[in-house]
Amino acid sequence: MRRILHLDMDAFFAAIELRRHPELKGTPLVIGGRGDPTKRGVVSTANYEARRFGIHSGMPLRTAFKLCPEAVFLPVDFQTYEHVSHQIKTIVSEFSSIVEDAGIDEWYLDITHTKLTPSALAQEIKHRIKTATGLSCSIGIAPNKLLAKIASDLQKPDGLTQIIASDIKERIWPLPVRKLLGVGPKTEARLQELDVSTIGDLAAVPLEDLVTRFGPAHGAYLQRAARGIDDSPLVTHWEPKSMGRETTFEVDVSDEGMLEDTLARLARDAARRMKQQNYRCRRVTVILRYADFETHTHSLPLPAPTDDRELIIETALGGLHHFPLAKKVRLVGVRLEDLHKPGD
DNA sequence: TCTGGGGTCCTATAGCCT
DNA sequence: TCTGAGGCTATAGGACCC
Repeated sequence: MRRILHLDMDAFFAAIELRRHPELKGTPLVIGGRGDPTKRGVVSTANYEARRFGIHSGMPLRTAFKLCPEAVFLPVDFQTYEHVSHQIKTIVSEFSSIVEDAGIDEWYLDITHTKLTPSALAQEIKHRIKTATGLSCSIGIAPNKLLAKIASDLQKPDGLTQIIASDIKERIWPLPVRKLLGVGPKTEARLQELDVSTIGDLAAVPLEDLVTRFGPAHGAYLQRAARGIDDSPLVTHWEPKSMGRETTFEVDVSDEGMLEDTLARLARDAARRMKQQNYRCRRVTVILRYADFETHTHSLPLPAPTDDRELIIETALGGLHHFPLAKKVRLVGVRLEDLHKPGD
């Protein structure tokens, strides 16, 4: 039986901002966009004081402002968060050689072969992170990634929860299906139509019904997940498959020149980043989101892998002309796909 | 009236080939 | 030569994650 630890930082962005603005402790704090709640953007992280007003990640900043005008709004400072993230990764890597990054503020550790008991180990990791960074985290320990992730969410902030196979019935099945990794709002709604609202409800649905409804792969996944079965390995190394840049306009745009200029800038930026990391792409995809939120993509293959900025920009602009521009545009973006390192 | 930006993965469909 | 089944690939869209 494996033993997997999932570590999730508590209100990560907000906690880092509180470190450099300690005078804000105790006041509602919202991190998102450019930090201006009168402009377009969404909440990345809200601290627990702000969450009390109903503010949560993904919510438009303007809505958050209406819910709590006295909250402090700060822009996202990715560079700093990434730096702290690296520090924490270094610390947790001392406790296991098998570590998977699961986003900027989450990690999975395989602790099957460590000597300490799981909870002693978890306490030690929490202590080390707290001492080095001043930040707290919540940890879940279970026989697999799926359950470890659910466990880390059961008690937070600063939680520590261990789940063993025989706990599934009592502690996992009463939870809403939404707690399962891979079940978002759409799947949740479709399961509701089957009268399924808890993970236990889902575990009782015959496989055929799930396969009919969600297809063979997703259907089988849902049933296994509901039963706490997951043998997915930790992914300790991965190569990017695409790199992109996109931007939402402050005001929807109909001027074609403006779209071209913006797309050219985004393509230049994406190409620069890609080249920096020593990749070449074989496909350029242009993304357009219209004012009504309808989103379309158009992708163009390149004759050979390239990191040629001018060629990438030209290709993107060519792709832009595929789109009808009868409706105003709120977002334009570009992704460089099918990445290769030279010589592979 | 509102819905970011960075990604990954899966599925449906169309076109082509055998 | 025609027709159909089935497989493969490229593309677009959708769902999901942090």
